[in-house]
Parts: sequence; structure tokens; C-alpha cells
Amino acid sequence: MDWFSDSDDSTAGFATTLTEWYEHHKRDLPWRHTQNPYFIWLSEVILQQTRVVQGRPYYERFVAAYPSVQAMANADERDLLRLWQGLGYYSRARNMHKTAQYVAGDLAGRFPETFLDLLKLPGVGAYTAAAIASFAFQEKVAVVDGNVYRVLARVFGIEEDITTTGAKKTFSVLANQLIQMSDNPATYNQAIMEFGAIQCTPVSPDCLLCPLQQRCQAYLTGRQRMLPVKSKKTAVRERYFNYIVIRQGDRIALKERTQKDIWQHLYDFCLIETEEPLEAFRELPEGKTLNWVLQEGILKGLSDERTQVLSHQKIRARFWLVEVPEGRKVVLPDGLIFCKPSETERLPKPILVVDYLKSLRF
DNA sequence: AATCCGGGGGG
DNA sequence: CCCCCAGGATT
Repeated sequence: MDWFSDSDDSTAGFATTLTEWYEHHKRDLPWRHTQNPYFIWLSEVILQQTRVVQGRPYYERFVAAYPSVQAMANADERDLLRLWQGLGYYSRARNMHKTAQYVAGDLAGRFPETFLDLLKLPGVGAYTAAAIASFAFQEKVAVVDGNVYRVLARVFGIEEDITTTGAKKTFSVLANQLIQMSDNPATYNQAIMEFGAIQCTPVSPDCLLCPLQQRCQAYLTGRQRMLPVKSKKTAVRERYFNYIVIRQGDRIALKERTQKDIWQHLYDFCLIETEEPLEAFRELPEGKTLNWVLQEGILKGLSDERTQVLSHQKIRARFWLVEVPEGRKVVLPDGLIFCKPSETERLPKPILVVDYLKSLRF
């Protein structure tokens, strides 16, 4: 399909209009004051599937903690994950560390400078490679993110399902045709994303004050709400987490999550997952060592159900607080280790666990 | 091509 | 309740 067929003039102004809009409406964001690829890369990884307001404070903390790619390469991965705590999609932090070590160790601290070379970095896909290539190195390659899908789908009236491979190709080709009309690819890329985030929002876009109103197919046909087309709804699976919080004195037993599951390499408590909710302490399945802990321990509390919703799962968790008398020699089940409060604080944990620990102090 | 991977905020 | 966010890796 040729999106330019009827009028070259109307689309020629697209990049210009967006760029002008951007100069008047852009937010003042810290990563917009640098062309250093390290900071650009850091901001883009943080902002993957993450709103600016949520990611920004993390960006500030990462810049302060790791002012250079060498500093990040030398960091302990656990500390990186701890700083990432609460952002989600934790493999991003681990891929970020791998890339930092590769750039610092094998490339003498110099980031790759082209889209194709950037694409080879762990955790850097088509979007992030385009962002770095254009923002840091002025390469004329279009970013295609959720904002771009929405803006292009509406302005050009594209009804392809954005979850399909064919549509991704369509949008990428169009976006790269459009960026050719701009003499400043970095600003243009920023502009179209900012426009999607502020003006052409998913629900109730501000069409009445939109500079593209009269050439927006969605507006002209009243289909803003229908575009972009996105078919697949994620199925959410329910899971029941029964946490045994073993405490002796001020120490609590924690365990690294190493299995192929959510929250990989984060720390939580002794976990017994069941197909159905458990209502009573005695219903817990018995493991040999755990059984001993439960026999010798004293049940100090059972929390109400807490839920944590993930993109594909809904976790329903209850916490059994079990106190083991001090001075008692305890053999903890599989992989659990007693941690002092300062150690516990230092380890990366799911928000579900962080919130429970906060409640324990009161 | 499908599925998985977090957490939060807005309507 | 629903949507989706400056996506990427794995299967």
C-alpha cells in the first residue's frame, strides 16, 4: 500500500508539523539534555514498556549510582537489580549489565554507533537501537513504539492489527519513509513519540486542538477510538502463593528465585504454591525440613490475601509468619538463608514482598 | 507466530 | 473493571 498516493504535499508537512508542535509542547526531561549514548541507552532501556513518570526517578538514581558505562560494568548485578526494584521486567536489568560489560570490556567503553550494530546488544531491539542511533548519532532511522503505532494508525487510517508481523513491517516502512522528510531525525523521533504521549493519547485524544486534525483519517471518519487495531488480549492466569515467613530474632529466611518463572533472581520467602487457596496453617503440604520448622515454630500471624497483578498472571498471596525461638539451631529448607534487616533491605525483591515486609514493622 | 516477562496509573 | 505504557527474548 502506498500511503502517499493522493497527495504528496499533505504528507510532506507531517514531519514539519510534528516537529513544530514538539518545540512548543515538549517536556523538560533529563535524557533530552545529552547526546551521550550511555545515558541515552540507559534511559531507553528504563522506558521500555514504562511510562516516563514512572521511569524518570529510576533514571536519576541510576545516573547517580553509575555515572559511566564502566561504573555499571563493575557493579554487582544484585545491586543493579536492587536499584531496578519496582520497575518490573527484571531481565532488562540483567541484559543491561551484560551490555555494559560488553561495551566497557570489549569496546573500550565506546557504544556501537549504527542501528545494525546497536541491535546486537543484549536487551536492545529495533526500537531501542533506532532511538540510540538517532538521538546520539543522528542516524535517519525511525523509532516505532506504541506511540508511533497509534499516531500513524490514526493519521493514515491504517487498520492492520498491530500485533501481527505484517503490520509491524507496514508501520516500520511508513515511519522510515516519513523520517526521510525530516532534516533532524533525532527531533522528529522525539516529536512523534511525545505527540503520542501528550496529544494523540490512547483514550480521549485532544483532537480539537490537534495540528494534524484536518489530515487525520481517524478524526475525519470518527474512528479515533477504533485505532490502532489490537486484537490479542492477554490471558491472565491465577496463582496462589503461600509464603512461610520464617523469623528468628530479627532475622528472616529469604531465598533467591532461580527457576524459570517470574521474578527471576529476586528474593522472596519459603514458597509453597497451590492450585487452590489454603485456608488454614495445617493444610500446608509437608516437606521434611519445613515440617520440622512448622513443628518447632510458633505461628505469629497470618496475613490477609494480597494480590499482585502481572501482565499474564494474578498472584494471590498469603503470608504465614512463623517464629523460631532464639538460640535454637534451625536447619532451613532448600536454599533459604537467614538475613539480618540490613541484608534483607539490600537484596532485590518483588514489590509484593517489599510491601509485606513494610507491614511487618508495624 | 505466540507467549512470557512487572508494576503502575488513568478513565 | 479496562487499557497500555519510549519492548525484547524465548519458544
